[in-house]
Amino acid sequence: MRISQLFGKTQRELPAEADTASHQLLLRAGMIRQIAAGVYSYLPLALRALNKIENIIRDEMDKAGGQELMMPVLQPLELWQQTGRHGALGQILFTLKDRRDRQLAMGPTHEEVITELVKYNVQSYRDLPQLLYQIQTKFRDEPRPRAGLVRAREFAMKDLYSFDADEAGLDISYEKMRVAYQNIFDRCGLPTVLVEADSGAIGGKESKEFMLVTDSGEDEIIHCSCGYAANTEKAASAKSIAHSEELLPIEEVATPGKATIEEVADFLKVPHSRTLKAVFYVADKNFVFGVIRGDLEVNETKLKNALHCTDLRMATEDEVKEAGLVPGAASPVGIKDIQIIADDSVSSGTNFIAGGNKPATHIKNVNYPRDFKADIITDIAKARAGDTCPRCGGKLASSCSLELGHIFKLGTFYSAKLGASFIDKDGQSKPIIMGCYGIGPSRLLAAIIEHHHDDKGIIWPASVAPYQIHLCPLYREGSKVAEVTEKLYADLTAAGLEVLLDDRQESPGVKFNDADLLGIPFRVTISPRSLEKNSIEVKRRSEKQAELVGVEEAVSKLRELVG
RNA sequence: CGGGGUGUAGCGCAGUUGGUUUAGCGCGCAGCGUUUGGGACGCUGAGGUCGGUGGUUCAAAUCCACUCACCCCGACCA
Repeated sequence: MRISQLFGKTQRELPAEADTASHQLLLRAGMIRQIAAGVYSYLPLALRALNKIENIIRDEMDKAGGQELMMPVLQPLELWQQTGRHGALGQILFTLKDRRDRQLAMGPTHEEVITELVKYNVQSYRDLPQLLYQIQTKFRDEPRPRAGLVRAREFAMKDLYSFDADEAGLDISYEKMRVAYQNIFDRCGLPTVLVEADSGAIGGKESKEFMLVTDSGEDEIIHCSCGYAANTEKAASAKSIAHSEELLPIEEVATPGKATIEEVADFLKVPHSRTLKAVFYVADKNFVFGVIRGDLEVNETKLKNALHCTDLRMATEDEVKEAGLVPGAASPVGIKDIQIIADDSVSSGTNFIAGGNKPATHIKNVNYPRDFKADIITDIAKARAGDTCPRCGGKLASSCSLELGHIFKLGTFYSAKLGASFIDKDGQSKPIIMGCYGIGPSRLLAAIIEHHHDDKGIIWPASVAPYQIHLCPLYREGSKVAEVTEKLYADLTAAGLEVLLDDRQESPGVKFNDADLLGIPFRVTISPRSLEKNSIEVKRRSEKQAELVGVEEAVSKLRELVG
C-alpha cells in the first residue's frame, strides 16, 4: 500500500478527547474515528490489525475443535425475558421496536440465541460435545464508555460456547479454552495474569479472567508471589486471629459523640481490629444487618452472592432508624427479626467492642457466638493489598488491570430455562451443560497498543502489525532512490510480504516520525547516502540501530527477518 | 444516575466585562517557488450554521433560559 493513497491521516497533535495511550495513538495514527460515545469507525490500518487478531483467535479456536458460525444481532426481547436476563442486563441492553411494535434487542452477547440454536440441533449425547463460536459486533449500552476501544458500546467480540453431556466433559472443554486463550495472548504479545473471578448471579461454578496489568486498566486484581491471583470481587485473604483471651462479661461504656470505628477505637484506645463494624444493606427490598471486624471492609459482591440477591444497595440512614437501630451505635447483640450476616472475622477474636443499640453507648466484651447469632456467617470481606495470602501466608499485592478474556463454566442455567436437553446413554433427558468463553478483539487491539508503545508511537508485535515492512524512500532528484524503491516494493510484495510504501514527497523528519507513530515492525530507508554503498537501511521499530543490507539481498534478508 | 469539565475550520486553541471582528492563531489542506537524514521555508489561497433552540438588545461567539453532544471521576459493568 502506498501511503499517498492510504485512507487515514496521521496527526501531530494530541487529540483532546483521549487520555490513555492506546486511545491517543489510535487517533493520531488515523486508525479510528469516533462517531458517538463508545462508537467507532475502524480505518484500514486498524481493520488490518483487527483482522489479524481475529484470525489468531480463529486459528486457536479451530485448533481446539471449535466451529465458527454467525448469529443474529437482532434478537427478540422475549428470548431475554425467558432467561430473566432482561432484568439483569436491562440497562445495558440496546432495544428497539420493529414496525409491528415487536421489541428487539441488539445482541450484547449470545447465550440465549446459541442455546436456542443448539436446542434444535442436539438431541442425543452422541451430538455432544460441541464447541461453537462467533466473532461479531456486539452492543452494550455501557453506563460509561471509556478509553477509546477499551470500553466501547459497539465492539468486536468472540464468544465460544461449549456444550457437554456431563461435568467431566465441561472440565475438558474449559481446559481446552484455557490453553487456547493462553496461546492467543502469547501470540498477540500480551502477558496476562489468570485470575479467579466472581461468577455472578447466574451461578456458574468456576470463572477465570485473563488480565493485563496496566495503569490504564479499570479492574483491581489481588495477587501474591505464590501465584494466587483473583479479581477484587472474588479475592480472599487470611484473617489472622486478632486476639484471643478469656471471655469477659459484657459491659456498657459511654461513648458520647463517637460514631465511627475510628472515633470509638481511638476513644477507647483499642486497635480497629478490636471492634465490630455494623453495616446495613437493602437486598431485594429486605433489610440486612452486616457485621464485620472493624479493620475490614465489606466486599459487596461477596455479600450479594451470600444473600443470593440480585439487587443490593446500602440502606439509607432513615431506613436504619426505621428498622429500630441507632446509626453509629448499632450492634448485632439482642437483635431480633432482622437478617444478620456476619463475616467470618467475627470469630477471629474475643471481647470485641460493639454498638450498644442506644445513643452514645457501646458495649465491651462482645463474643460470637455467645452474645449474638448470625443467620449467615461466611467470608464477606474485601481482600486488600498488604493482607495475608490465603494460600501461602505471604503478603498480597494489588494491581490495576484490564480484563481481556473470561472463561466461564455456566452449567445448566440457560439450557434448563430454554429447554435445551439431550437424551443420555441411560435414556434420560438432561439439560446440556454449558460453558462460555469470551474475548474482545477490539479491546485486544487497544490492549496491544497499551502494552507496546513508546513516546513516539505504536510498536506492533509482528503477529498483529497491519503491515510488516515500512519503506521510507528519501527521494532526491538525480538519485536512484525512486527506482530502487519501486523495484523493492514490487519484489517484496511479490514475495508475499505486507509492505507499506511512504511515497509522499515529505521531508525525512516527517516520514520517520510517521513511521514511528504507525509502528510497523521493520522500517527500510532507501536514500542516496545508503545507495552509495549499494545498500539500504533496515531498522526494527523496537530498536534504535539500523543495519545496512545490500540492495541485492534485501528481499531475502527481509523475508528472513519477517519470518 | 451523582460530581467536575468542554463545545469556535479536519486537528489543537485564542477571543466570552456585548460594538473596528468582513470571527482570529498554529498545525493540516490547495497552488507556485526554494528545500530534503528526525515533524523545512517563503508567497498566495480555500475552508466556519461560533453545538442547537428560544429570549434580551439598535447590536450576541460574548448576556439569560432551555436543550443536545462529548470527555474525566464515581456508581454501574451476566
